[in-house]
Amino acid sequence: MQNKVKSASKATLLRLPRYLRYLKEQQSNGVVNVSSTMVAEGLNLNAVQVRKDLALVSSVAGKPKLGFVVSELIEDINSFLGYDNTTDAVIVGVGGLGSALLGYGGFKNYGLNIVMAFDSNSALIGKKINSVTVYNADEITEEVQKSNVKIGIVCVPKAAAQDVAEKLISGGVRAIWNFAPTHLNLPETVAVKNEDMAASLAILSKRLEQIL
Amino acid sequence: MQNKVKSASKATLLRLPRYLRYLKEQQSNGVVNVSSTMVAEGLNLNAVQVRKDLALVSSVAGKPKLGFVVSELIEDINSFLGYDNTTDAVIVGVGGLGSALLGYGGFKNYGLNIVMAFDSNSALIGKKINSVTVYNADEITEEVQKSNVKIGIVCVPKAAAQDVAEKLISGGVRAIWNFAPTHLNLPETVAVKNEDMAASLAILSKRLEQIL
DNA sequence: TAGATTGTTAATCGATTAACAATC
DNA sequence: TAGATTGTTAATCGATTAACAATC
Repeated sequence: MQNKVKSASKATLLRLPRYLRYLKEQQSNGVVNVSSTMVAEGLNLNAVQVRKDLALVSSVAGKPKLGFVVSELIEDINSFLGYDNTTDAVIVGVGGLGSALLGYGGFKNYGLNIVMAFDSNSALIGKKINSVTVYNADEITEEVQKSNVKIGIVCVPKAAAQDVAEKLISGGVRAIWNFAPTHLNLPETVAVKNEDMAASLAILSKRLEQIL
Repeated sequence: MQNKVKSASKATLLRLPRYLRYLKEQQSNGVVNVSSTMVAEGLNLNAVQVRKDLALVSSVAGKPKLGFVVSELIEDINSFLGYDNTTDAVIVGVGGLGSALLGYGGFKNYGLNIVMAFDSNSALIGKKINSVTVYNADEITEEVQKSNVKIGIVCVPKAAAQDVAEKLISGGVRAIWNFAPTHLNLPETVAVKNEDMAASLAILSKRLEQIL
């Protein structure tokens, strides 16, 4: 009975942000209580699945007949996902996608705070984008080390991605969010999430094929 | 035995683009044959899994002792994923993310050809971004209908996403790639792929938590 | 021929769903 | 009390992995 820290499956982790959005929507409509049935119907999921997911993250048991308190649930999911305490991150590559991510203010809501940017283009170095300063990509390792940042977002072209990731890791980064269209080969001790647009598109176009 | 059309699981569909990248890399190194063992090792997957996936898409059976012919396999995956014949798409919302996607030339490699853009910002309407003209968002339905496009990419703010998606569908779009941070409520007859950054980030930060 | 590698059948694993007793 | 809703135990489903005979 050591392991009191509940661990969510990847599938559950993918659903939690959806619950959060749904609950916030309900809250803004003045709804105070929700049942797992309601959530399941609202999101087209199975009610038992929802109940299991919520049981995992909820600090308070749901009450028969009443269900869960929306505000409590929101707080619990926020805390479970770590959205309530911000983590600093750096971004490497301030081209189209990189600057779009920098410009997107919404990451704050997910507990992500981008504190620094890097690029190899000298025209960009020293500039500020959305009040984040762009540093020279040569300085990744030392700057990351100085600021003790643990998350790196990679938005460089394919060819540079592996190198950039390694520099980030040398500086102490332990989690990499990779938007470059390539899979990175990194030590097991580093968490990597590949944002694979090709794979996404593959799924979409297969579904389209089935439909047409 | 009706169903000769092989259908890949979602998990397989996610792996296929990775095989493709790996194979192209091998090809550029002059490698002519690959075994499923090689691929599995290169991508950190199970060899049987790779063999099953490849069997699904390959037009030619692998040969014992030899394995598969790299060039054939590349062609087969390309064709299976529909990367070899381009599909037209429109993009709605040419803000940070939208214009980044427009600026990214790489979609051509995945058979996606963005032919038209829409925005509600009058300062953008009529302009060209990466040689794609921006139209008034009011004209989505009619323009989409005229051009007979089947894929719509949604890059508008959360609040506008549902409305935009419905307009696209009215115009005949059958697949929606949604980058807005909200889940869309759409008819079953439309394929939707949500690019849920919040969910991605959730997975990454949970893994980071486990590591630290 | 010998052995690497294939494709397939069976076992395992994990996640989803169904059934149901407990309870506010 | 009656019934909606909970949490849990058992059954189902699908995907991954292991075992192995077939073969170039």
